[in-house]
Amino acid sequence: MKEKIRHLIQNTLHDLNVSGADFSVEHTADFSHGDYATNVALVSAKAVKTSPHALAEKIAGHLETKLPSEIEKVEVAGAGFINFTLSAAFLSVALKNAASSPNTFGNATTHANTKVIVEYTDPNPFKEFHIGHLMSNTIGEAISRLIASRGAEVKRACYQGDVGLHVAKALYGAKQANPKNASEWGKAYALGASLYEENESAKKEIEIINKAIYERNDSVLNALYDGGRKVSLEYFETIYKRLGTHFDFYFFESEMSKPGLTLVREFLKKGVFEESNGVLVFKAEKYNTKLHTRVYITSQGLPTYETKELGLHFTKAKTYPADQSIIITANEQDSVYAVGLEALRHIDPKLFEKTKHLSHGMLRLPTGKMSSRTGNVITAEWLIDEVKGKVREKIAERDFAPDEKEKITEAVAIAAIKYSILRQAVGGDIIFDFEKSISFEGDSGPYLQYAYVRAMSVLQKAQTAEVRGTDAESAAADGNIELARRLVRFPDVVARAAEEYAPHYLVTYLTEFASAFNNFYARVKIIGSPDEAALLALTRAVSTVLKNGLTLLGMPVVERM
RNA sequence: GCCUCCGUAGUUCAAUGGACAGAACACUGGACUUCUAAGCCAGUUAUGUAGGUUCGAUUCCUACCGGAGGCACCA
Repeated sequence: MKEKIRHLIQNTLHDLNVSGADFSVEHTADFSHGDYATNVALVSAKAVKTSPHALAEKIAGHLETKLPSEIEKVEVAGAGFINFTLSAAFLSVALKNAASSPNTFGNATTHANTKVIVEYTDPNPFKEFHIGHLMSNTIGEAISRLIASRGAEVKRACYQGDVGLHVAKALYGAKQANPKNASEWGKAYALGASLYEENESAKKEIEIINKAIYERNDSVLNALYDGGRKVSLEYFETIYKRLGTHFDFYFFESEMSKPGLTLVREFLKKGVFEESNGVLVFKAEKYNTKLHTRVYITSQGLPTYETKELGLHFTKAKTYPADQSIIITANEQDSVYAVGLEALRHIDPKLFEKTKHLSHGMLRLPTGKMSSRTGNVITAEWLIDEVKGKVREKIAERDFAPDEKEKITEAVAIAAIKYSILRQAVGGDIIFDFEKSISFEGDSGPYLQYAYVRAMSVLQKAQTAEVRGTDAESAAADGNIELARRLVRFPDVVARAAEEYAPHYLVTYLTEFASAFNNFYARVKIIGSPDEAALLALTRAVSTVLKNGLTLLGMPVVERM
């Protein structure tokens, strides 16, 4: 709808012979200003040498002569805004769509026939799956779903560091602690990491182990390594299942050395990389003064993270030739990616154009940075279970069967956690305070789930909840119902959230929408009302928006709670 | 030192260069006792400082103050 209005204005500008500056078409903040507003007169007035208000009147006058059926009226307001009010006919069609095509309302086909690969989470085997990974996973999953809702084919990828110094530290610790499960491996890592700092001989042995891992020439070590890797990976799968996520491709750091090294050597000859102080480097500052030099092959001849990442770009492209490759990491890696992508630009410009790095903020504890090295770490599993405990207290007196109770408890806990991550713009840090960060009231995941539960409760109680076209029409005709006007914005909001990789737009919208529904629910008795059929149609449409919205964000939906 | 990001109510977050800067938590008061009260209604409180650009700046530019991250062989 937003695009339709934009085109309408563009045509009008053309007819009036007004040069079109960059204008916006946006949802109004207040429904008394209609449904959409444009600032076109404000931005163009100067070029035409008239007052904004006069130009607005002129444009609006022209628009009125050829209004499509979706628009009820056009008005000039304020300093020169032109406001558009949607017609009951349009609202009725949209409500009918939402009520009768629950699985597709909000989707679009703007990106049909495009292939997208999204890399996120990237936990390291042998180490904990901590709340930072939880953050990356939550954001990555929401973005993946949003992109898929545009009609694109989305594949999810996870890149895991199964070699490197951190693994050597874990193995060194494991030799002493003999870990059996993922959590004990996490402790073995912490032990190895602290001995590496404190003890010279431990440090030396860890470095020997590190080399042996690359060469795989020690059968005892190999057995320990293979066992630990398997335990970690299986453990990660149990977490993905709980979070409602999955991966189509797993890439391992151990497999990226070879393709990475080949590329670096090839492009050393072509002058992209160069030798400096006994190491091979890429001097990114030669192309962009804000970037810096990074090492690709160490003095020992080992590939660094940067080299493996380069190998990863090409391995992904080979595995799944995507039109767009998105990588989601924490923002502490911003400069690494800026340099790495600059190198890619000189190696394969086409692949560079397709690749996009997005970063999210850090989850920090009120006490400072979370570190798995010192053991000052909160694991994802601990957090989920802790939150579940609180949900369990709330649900204790409810009369649900034990297994349904358990299912609801898990779903509410996951939604509460995911909401706390997705509610704010991607990129900012989250100061993680357990008591304050996870909420069940007000702006929260459970608030959204609860609104859906209420809608479902009404629909189930109603004798018939089948939606007829005439019901949607009468629901839309009730001018007092701001809820319907809010509801039809859903597709625009999803589109924007997907285009800008910004799930929080959808979160904000859903929260306001749920609030509008709760207000309606408290004010209007639906069942038994003279308008019952129309109100049920509206409620049905509301349930669609809440369900689809939650699902797009990767939050579980429950029918009762 | 250099580079990047960020400073909005007591707190945690929104706001596409636009129309009175929105929520929630907390605090105070209220309604119903009717489809689930994890709910609804009402109230108090905010753009770090100083300039600039603009018809209009929380948003763009400059400086300063404050915070976070990064800056050659960790990832």
